Amino acid sequence: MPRIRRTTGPLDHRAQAILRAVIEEYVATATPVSSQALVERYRLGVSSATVRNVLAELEAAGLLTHPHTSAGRIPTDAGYRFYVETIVEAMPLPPVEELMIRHQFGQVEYASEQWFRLAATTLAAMTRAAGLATPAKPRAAQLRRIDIVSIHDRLASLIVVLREGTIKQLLVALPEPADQETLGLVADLLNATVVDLTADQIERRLGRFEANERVPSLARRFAERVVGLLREYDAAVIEELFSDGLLNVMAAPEFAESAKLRRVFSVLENRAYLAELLPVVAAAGPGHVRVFIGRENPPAEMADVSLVLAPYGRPGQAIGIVGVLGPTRMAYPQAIGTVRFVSGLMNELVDHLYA
Amino acid sequence: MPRIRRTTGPLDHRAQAILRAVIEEYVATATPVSSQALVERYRLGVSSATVRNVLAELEAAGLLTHPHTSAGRIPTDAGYRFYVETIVEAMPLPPVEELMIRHQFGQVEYASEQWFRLAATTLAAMTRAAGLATPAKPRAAQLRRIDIVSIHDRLASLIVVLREGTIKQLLVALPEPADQETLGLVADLLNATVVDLTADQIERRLGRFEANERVPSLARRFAERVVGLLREYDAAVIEELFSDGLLNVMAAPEFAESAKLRRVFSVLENRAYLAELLPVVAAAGPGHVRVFIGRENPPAEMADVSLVLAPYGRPGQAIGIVGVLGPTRMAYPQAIGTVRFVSGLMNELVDHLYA
DNA sequence: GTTAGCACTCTAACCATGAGAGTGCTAACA
DNA sequence: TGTTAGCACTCTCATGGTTAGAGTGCTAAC
Repeated sequence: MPRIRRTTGPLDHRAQAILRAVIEEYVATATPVSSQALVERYRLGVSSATVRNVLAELEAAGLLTHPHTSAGRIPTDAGYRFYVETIVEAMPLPPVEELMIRHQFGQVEYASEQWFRLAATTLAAMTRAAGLATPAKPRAAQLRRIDIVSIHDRLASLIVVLREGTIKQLLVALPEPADQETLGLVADLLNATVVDLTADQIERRLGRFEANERVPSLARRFAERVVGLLREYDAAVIEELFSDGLLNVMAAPEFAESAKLRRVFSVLENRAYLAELLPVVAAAGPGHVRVFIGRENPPAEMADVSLVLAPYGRPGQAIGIVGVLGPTRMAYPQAIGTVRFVSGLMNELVDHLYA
Repeated sequence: MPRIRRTTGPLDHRAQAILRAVIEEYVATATPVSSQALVERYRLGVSSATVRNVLAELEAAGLLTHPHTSAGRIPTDAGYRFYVETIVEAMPLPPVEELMIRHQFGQVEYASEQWFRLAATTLAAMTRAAGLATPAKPRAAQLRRIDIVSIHDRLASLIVVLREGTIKQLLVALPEPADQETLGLVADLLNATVVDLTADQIERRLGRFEANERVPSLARRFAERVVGLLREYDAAVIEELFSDGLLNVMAAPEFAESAKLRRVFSVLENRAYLAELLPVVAAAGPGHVRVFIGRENPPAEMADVSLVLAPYGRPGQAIGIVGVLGPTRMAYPQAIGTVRFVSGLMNELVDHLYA
């Protein structure tokens, strides 16, 4: 009688090979994997009966399950976890692909918003899952420059440029008519006073403004708007989330009933969970890919999906996230390799900005 | 034997009342409507047998169908069309709702991008379908002002403000190091030369630049980028599409199998169809709501959904679209009323910009 | 420790059945 | 001539029984 050799501790080489085979077969076919199928398609060198014994061990160890008696095995979340951590390495992108992606990033002509879109699109295309990307957001926004453009005599556009080149814009109604020249003077005054400061620092200067009667009220009005803008920017953990390839996820057979799909989308729509994950992922440091598998994600809505995420940017200064979202039945080595490459690429771009 | 009274021409009052009842019942319940259910829930003043005769007529006229013999009736696309055009009026929003929405728009402090988001969100919330909004885009962008901000000595952020306050940004690598002061001079030079022009007009001036040796090469470089930006902006029919409430659509029972859902999303993702629709909707003029029902939409992917769209903006100057996308089984009077109101609101906002 | 063989279990597909829903038609009625 | 009660008819849907097949777990032999 075959004995369960261990329930904890490392599995022997053969058990790992079989677990790997089950997972890769299941990822490819989306149907439970039988012992028969394994001996047919993988060079395991043993009979299906032996494979069955090993499968029983893996199941006892919690790495596989059964939908029912006469079905093959499917991996559990723990199975995928073991697979990702112990069995396989990230699979680097083929050099041709890397070159192609670099080329595409070169094409977008430094329009920074486009980078995030392209990152999401690239991740989606390479992994056949959904690609995600957030801009690298500094902890506390630093003002680089403001500009005020007259729209008409009662309305002006306030443009705020942050240190890394991010732009925020606001329309400001003018209490009394003012032409472009006046507005230009206000902008010059503010640029001379508040540039390179954070919201808090600007507010402190504003105190001095109050005392100084020579500063026109218009400047004060604009300065207040600038502070408001910066504060709002600072408050959002994830300022924006670019995603692409949600259609890929919709195509997965595990999401044939749209109810499951809806739950996943609802998590993405409110973003709270991603915001929660950001510090966790950021803590790992640039280039380090984190994988969150199925029920490892606390929100029940994410029970059927996995996230493969990596931070990019400058620790302490500005951090963003790129990654993919797909069914737990995901080609992890490829996903991890792709996310690693793209996060590296985004790192280079950020370095370029801060150089 | 009940005779089919007519296959074309207006239906009599009773037939219209019954068609209306069928549609409203079906919109509410999403299940085929039986003659029994109609006499129970609507004061038709006739028996179910009479209703059945009328239902048969309506079916012969192509306004209703049968999924199968022993099922109730469901409206056809033509049925909805007749309902929308002849039977019902748009249902205006309750004044309380209007007030609430106006209040929300007041809250967003004139950050124009937020308006489109809010428009989409409002439409989604009021109609329980997906809300759509595109910015009002002028036919040919007119430059209002440019600004150049140094990021570091080899990199600058080029900011282009268009006539209506729209902002475009691009990072420009500098051939040789330049400080903010130099960049400011370049910006001043360009602002003095090319402001209030379109891409074509700027290009003509550029010709003169070439001849004039005193214009520094840096200015020429930036001017070229500005032209490129404007051209790109002009080329896109729909520059951006804001949507919200896609989850509402996913929740509809007709999209229980995610395959249908996927087809719809794929149309939204590539936007080609919406771009095609834009001139059609715009032709109707501001305030005029257009309805596209199911298979009236040429793309096969849209067979199960309807679009309720209205243009806003200034004809000839800048046109955008707002609207909703939902299952053909949609509460059209409410949707049309809501879209009409929101497009009116967006009109006011645009007027404010161009005042 | 491995494997052939086999009994066992469970699913999925198929079919037949019956209840119920809703129609279309007929014939009677106002 | 339009309306309605009544009823036969049709089709779906749920139920249950049967069967083939897939895949396992176990046993006994190697």
